[in-house]
Amino acid sequence: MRLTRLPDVEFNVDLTLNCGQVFHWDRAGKGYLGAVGRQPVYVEQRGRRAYVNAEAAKPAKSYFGLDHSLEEIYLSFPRDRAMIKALEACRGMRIIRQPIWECLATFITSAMKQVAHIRQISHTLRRRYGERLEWEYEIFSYPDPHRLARLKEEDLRECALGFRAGNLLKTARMIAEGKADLESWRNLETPALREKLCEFPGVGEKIANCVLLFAYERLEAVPIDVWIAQVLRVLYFKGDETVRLSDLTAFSAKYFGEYSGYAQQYLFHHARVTFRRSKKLVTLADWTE
DNA sequence: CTCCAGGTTCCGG
DNA sequence: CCGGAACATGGA
Repeated sequence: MRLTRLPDVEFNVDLTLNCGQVFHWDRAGKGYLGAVGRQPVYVEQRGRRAYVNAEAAKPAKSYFGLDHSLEEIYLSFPRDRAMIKALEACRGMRIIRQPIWECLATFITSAMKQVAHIRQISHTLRRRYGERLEWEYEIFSYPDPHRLARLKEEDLRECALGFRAGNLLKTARMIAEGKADLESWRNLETPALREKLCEFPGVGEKIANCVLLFAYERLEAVPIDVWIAQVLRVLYFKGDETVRLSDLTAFSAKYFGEYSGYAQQYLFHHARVTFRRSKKLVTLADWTE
């Protein structure tokens, strides 16, 4: 396979593909195999630089968000002790631009699931209902809405989706029937776009924010899940469990600023790798010692 | 065996 | 508006 070097910008492939924003990349040799839309991709890090198969260079550059200025983003981060630690640990991690449907569908299947399960569901859906892409390796595209819309709920239940099956199916049908058009929403203001996304069954604030951040490139969107809620309460609210989600949302927007989504993702991933075992160990001291 | 996972929705107070 | 419970499944 002929590899091409990606632009000379700060980029950590491992962090970017393993921080819980995307779930279909598999380790292969020294790199990862996956797809950007219907383009099969192999990506590998060698020292500071990253390489991809030549055909994928253009889509990969956009997908991996290599045009985001990490210098500017890092300068916007608050300078508290925890944020500095998270930045040190996650330098080079990029928020990627995922195909919208893929991102929306994947996060609908993510509700109350562990990352390993989300990966498993993504692979099963691709293999059963996606298309085998032309390549020397076996890579499948994510099934498009029209394909899923033709299925029955029980077909999706067989893919271990549980109660999420109905939500994914109804969402796929809304799109297939033209009642919703993800692409045409690209130029909406973020609040209006968030409202649109929340009209899909199984999509609330958190999942809508994931799609805003990971697909619509709204870098200020903050998905608040159980982890980041705990982290924010411990770091900035003295561990007060009674602080509500709406308070955390308001705080994040003000405190983290223009690139809140980036800041949140760095804190999220750092917390997960540091406190994998028990969230209860997340105390202010754990972060600042 | 029990517990819980990158939540959402519906229900009663 | 708010807290609680149901919703499926599988790995720890």
